[in-house]
Amino acid sequence: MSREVGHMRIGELSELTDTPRRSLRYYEERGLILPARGQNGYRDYDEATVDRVLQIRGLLDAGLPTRIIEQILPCLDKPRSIHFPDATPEMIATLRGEIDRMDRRIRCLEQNRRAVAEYLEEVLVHESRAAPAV
Amino acid sequence: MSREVGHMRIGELSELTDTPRRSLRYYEERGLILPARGQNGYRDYDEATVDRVLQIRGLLDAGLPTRIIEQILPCLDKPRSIHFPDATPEMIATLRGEIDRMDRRIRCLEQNRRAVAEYLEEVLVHESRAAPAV
DNA sequence: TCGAACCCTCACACGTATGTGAGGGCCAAC
DNA sequence: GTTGGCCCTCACATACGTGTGAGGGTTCGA
Repeated sequence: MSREVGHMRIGELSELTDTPRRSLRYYEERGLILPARGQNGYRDYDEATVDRVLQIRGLLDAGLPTRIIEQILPCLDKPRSIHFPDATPEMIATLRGEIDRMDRRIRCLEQNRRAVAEYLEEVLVHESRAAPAV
Repeated sequence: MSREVGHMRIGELSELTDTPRRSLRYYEERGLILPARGQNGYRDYDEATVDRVLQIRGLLDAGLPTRIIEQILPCLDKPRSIHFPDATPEMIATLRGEIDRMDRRIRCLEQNRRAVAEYLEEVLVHESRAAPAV
C-alpha cells in the first residue's frame, strides 16, 4: 500500500489532532468526514482532514451536536463553490437559528469569562497581601 | 403555607426560566442551587435563583459540565465577599484553565459564526439574483 | 369532602459522545 | 514463519443532561 504525500491512516490523524481513533470513526459515522479507503479497507485521510477534525472538536466542545455541525461544516470550505444548489428555505432558517444560538453562547461565555477573570484577579491581590510575592 | 414576596416554588421558577422541573432538581442534586424547604418539603426558591438558573443554562448550552459550573458560579456573586478563604492553589489553577478553555470556545464560535454568516450572505445574494426580491 | 393542580422521591430510559475490548485481517522486521 | 503493530468491525459500557411515569403527599376552591 503506497502512501501518497499528504495522506495518512487513522493512527497518524489521531496523533496530529489529539483525537481518539474512536472519535474519528464516530465523526465518520455521523457524516462529518468521509475518508477514502485503501484496497485493504484502511481509512485514508487527506491533509485537509486535520483542520476539519480540529474544527469539529472545537464546535463539539462549544456545545454543538454533530447534527448541527454537519449543517455548518459545508459553510467553511475555502473556495465557496459547490454548495449553492441545495440552499433550501429550511436550511437557511436553520443557519439563521444557529447563528443566533452561537451569538448567545458567545455572549454568555464572554460575560462569564470576564466575571471569572475579575474574581481571579481579586483573589490574587488578596493572596499577595497575605503572603507577599515569592 | 404563606408565600413571602420574591419566593416561589418549583413550578413558578420553571416557568420564569423556561426550564423543566426535572432539570431544576438535577441542578440542585449537582449542588448548583440550594433552595430552602417549606415544612411540607416543598422547595422554596428566592428571586435571585432565576438569574442563577439562566446563567447555569447558558453555560450548559455553551458546553460546560455542571462540575465546572459549580466551580465558577461562586465567582459570579455581586458583593464579592464570602469566597476568599477557600482559594486554594488548585482552585486557582482550575479557574485559570477554565478561562483558557472559555477563550478557546469563544474564538472557535466567533470564527465559525463569521463563516456561517458569510456563507448565508452569499446564498441570499445568489437567491435574490435567481428570484428577485418579493 | 371531593377533585384538580400542585409538590415530593425514586427509578428506569433515552440520546450523545466516548471508553473498552473481543475477534480478526494486513504488513513489515526479525 | 512468526511476532508486533497497525488496521478493521461489532458491541457492550460509561457519563451527562434530560424525559417520563409510578406511587404518594399537600393545598385550595367548588
